[in-house]
Formats: sequence, structure tokens, C-alpha cells
Amino acid sequence: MNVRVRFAPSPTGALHIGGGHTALFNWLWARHNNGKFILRIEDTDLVRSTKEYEQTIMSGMKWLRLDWDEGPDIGGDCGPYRQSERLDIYRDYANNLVNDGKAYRDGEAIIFRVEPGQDISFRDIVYGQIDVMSDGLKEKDSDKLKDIVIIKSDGMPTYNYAVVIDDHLMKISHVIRGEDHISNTPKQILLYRALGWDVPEFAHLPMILGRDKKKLSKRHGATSIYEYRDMGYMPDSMFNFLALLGWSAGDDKEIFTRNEAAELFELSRVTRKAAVFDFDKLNHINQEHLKALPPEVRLSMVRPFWVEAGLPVESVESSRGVKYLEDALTLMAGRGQTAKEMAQFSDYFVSFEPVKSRWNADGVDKEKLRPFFTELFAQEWNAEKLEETARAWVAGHEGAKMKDYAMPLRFALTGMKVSPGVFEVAELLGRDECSERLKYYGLL
RNA sequence: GGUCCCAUCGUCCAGAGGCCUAGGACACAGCCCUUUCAAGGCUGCGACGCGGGUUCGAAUCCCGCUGGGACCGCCA
Repeated sequence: MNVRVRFAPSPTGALHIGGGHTALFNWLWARHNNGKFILRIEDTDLVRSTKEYEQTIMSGMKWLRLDWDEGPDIGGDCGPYRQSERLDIYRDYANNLVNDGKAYRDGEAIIFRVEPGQDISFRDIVYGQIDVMSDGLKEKDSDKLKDIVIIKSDGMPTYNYAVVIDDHLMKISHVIRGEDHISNTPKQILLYRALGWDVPEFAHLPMILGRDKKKLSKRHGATSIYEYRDMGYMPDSMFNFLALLGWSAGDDKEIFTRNEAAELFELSRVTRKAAVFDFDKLNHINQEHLKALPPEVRLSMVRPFWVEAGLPVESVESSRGVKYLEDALTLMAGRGQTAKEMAQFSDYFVSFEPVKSRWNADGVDKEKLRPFFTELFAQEWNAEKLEETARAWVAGHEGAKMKDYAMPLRFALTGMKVSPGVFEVAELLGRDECSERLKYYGLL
């Protein structure tokens, strides 16, 4: 089967979590089958749609690296890919339906007649058999059967109509979308039949809920994909996390790359239960990815947050080399759940200034520490030698404990009570830098 | 009000009649390692919503109940 799937957002807002999830599953299915992933813009709401949002959605998808094979920006054989540019098509088919007596005009609008007694059941790849009769398509709070508006008074097609025309004309093989569309599907099936077309396969996806188990919305905090980027989550982590909402490969593997996911993905393994968006899990997945990153990529993820914090990344890079910054973050691997946290936790590698502002002399016995630091600085400057020296010092002094020396050193160098191994930090910072920092406090 | 969907640890996911005294992950708690934890290791806590069937046997199949949710727009 020639798999062709599409993501069809309406440009009335940024790409949000739910949309990203839907786009992701479509992408997964396309890539798994070596099929095509199509982006179609559903901009038939004249009032709310904007070109800016269209751009935002596309860049959101690019950030997640959900690349499409056909779309409004790159074209394709089934274009145009913007519904506002397909109005003639919708009108032609609507006129045919009117001529066939299957639809009628009311005002400026065209309305499809729903006949009672029709079985509009369908089989969903995820949800299985869904039985519906056309008699159930009632008006709200009424027993009246509800006909379907297909062309609005302003000449634009409605969602339920345009989606059918486009999915057919664009040769969509699988319609993969949120579960909130299950109840739209029977209406669309009625339209497919009236038009004499075969229906595509349907696969509905479970909803994503907030902690309170209500549909994810602004109330739950960040909903747009971009907000996650700005918080320091990485595209591959978001991808990994979103893929796990409503799907698993069946084994215990939870940290994977997009290609691994594409290989393993099966629509038949998608879950039916709505999933709660869990920040703790996202954090963990992001941390795992952050840990596994190649040094240069890790640096590229963290760098913007150092810059954002006003740290002199550029000058440190030119004076000490990019390798220094990469090594610093290699030491940090696994520490911090977001790129932003990692940047915050490692600022002392980039500048002494934040260290000064955190350091204070409370409880620091300078007289006791000075000889120890002097001894340290008499050594060859590498972590192994430094630790060896420190241990020898502790062993040679009655009642001395490693932490009585290591902690003040850590605090003086980093301004933090937590850091990677302090001797490794010292080695990387370098003898001169360490010396400068200790002298500043009068510890050397 | 009508139609439809869902129901395993707090959360995400395993489980497609016996392999389940229900497994993994996150979170949480505790312990260990140790110069610190935001790193690493170990242990623990913790669920099949309820009631009926079917069956030698049910988390798995059927029915009812309860509880969630979606949709019923000339929004998508």
C-alpha cells in the first residue's frame, strides 16, 4: 500500500502539544512505511487564520524535525496545499451535490442532506469497530436530524466537507488525527459516499490531558511547542516523550531516537486511553538525551542559555577554545534535566563573576586552608594528582576529613555546593584560573 | 438531552484466557557509594473501578453499573 498521511492544522495559533503529537504520529507512520507526509493548511476560518501562525506552525514542526514531503511551501503533485487556494474545487463538487439533489442551497450556504436510517459505522485502526447510525446525528438538545453545512455563506467550505475533498484528492491513505474527531468521522463518511469515493483508513489518537485530567489547555501552563524549546527541552526529547504518549514498542525501551521510533512504530499498537502530560517524565527523558549527546551537540543546546544569562561565551571560546566548553559540559553530562538547568549549573566554567556573587566567607577557616591549597598548587595540575595529594594531606593530618577541604575548594571555584568531582573541575578550569579564584578570596 | 469513546500503580506504558503471588519507566521514600549531588548503585511503596456472568481457569471475553472524556458551530 502506498502510504500517504497528512497533518492538517488550522493556522489560528502556534503549534501546540496536541498538534505536535498528531503531526508526530503521522510522521512516524509515513516514515515507517516509506510513505509521504503531507502538510495541509486548513485556513478556511477567514477571521482567525493568519499567515504568521502558518509560519509559526511550520517552524515548530521544523524544530521537532518533522519534515514533510508535500506542503504549501514546497509544493507537490496534489496542490495547492492551502485550503483557501482550493475554493473552486470545493465549489465544483458542492454544485455537483446540489445538482444530484444530495445538497441544497439555503441563503448563500450549501447544505448536505442527511438521510435517516443509514449505517455509517466504520472500523478504526486504533479504536476498532465504531457503530453509528445517521439517525443519531441530531441537533443539540433536539430530536431533529441535523443536515451538514458544506459551504458557508462566505463561500468557504466547512471543515467536515473540505477535509473529505482534500483527503480524497490528495490520495490520503490513512487519516490519523485526534480522538476528538471520532464523532466527525461518520459525517465525513456520508460525504464520501455521496461523492462516490472510497473512504481512507482511519486511525484516531488518544487525547493529551493536563495533570487534572482535563484536555490540555493554557490553564495547564506551557502548551505551545516553542515554550518547551525556550525552557531548555530539546527537540529529540520532545519527540521521544510525545511518541510515548499513547504508544510503546511493547518492550521496555523508552529512550530512543526518532529513527528507532520510526522503525518500530505501528498504528495497531497505539493506545486508546487519553494520556496525561507528565512533566516529570519529560524531564527525565530530556535528561537522558542530554546525557547521551555528542559534546558538540550538547554545547549547541546549552550555549543559548549561557548567552541568555549574559555569560561571555564568545570570549571564553576564543581564548580557551571550543574544546574547553565541550569538556566542561561533558563533565556536566547527566546533571540537570534541561539545557537551561545545565547552563545554570555550569556557569562557573564560563565566568568567575557568578561565583563571586554566590560565595561568602561564612564558616571558611582561611588559616587552615591556605597551607593545603599551597600544597595543591605545588603539584602537577591534573585531577588524579590533585586528588592523590589531597588524600595524602588528609591522611597526614590528625582528624582531617576530605570534605573539610574538598567542599571549600568546590565552593570557592564554583560558588556551588554541588558540582562534578571537584578535582576534575579544577583540572579543567586550569591552574591559573583556580589560582586567581582562590587568591581573590585570600585562600591562597 | 442525543451519539460515540475510554477504564491496570499518583503518572506513562507491558499484559491480546493459564507464563501474573500483574512487569518496566517516571515520581516518591529509604539505604549505599562518596569530596557534593543535580551523578551512580540497591531496596521499598504502589494498580487490574464495582457487580454479575462465560470458562476447569479472567486484568484479559460478555452484560450491567459507576466514573471520566469527546462531539452534537455557516470553528477546525
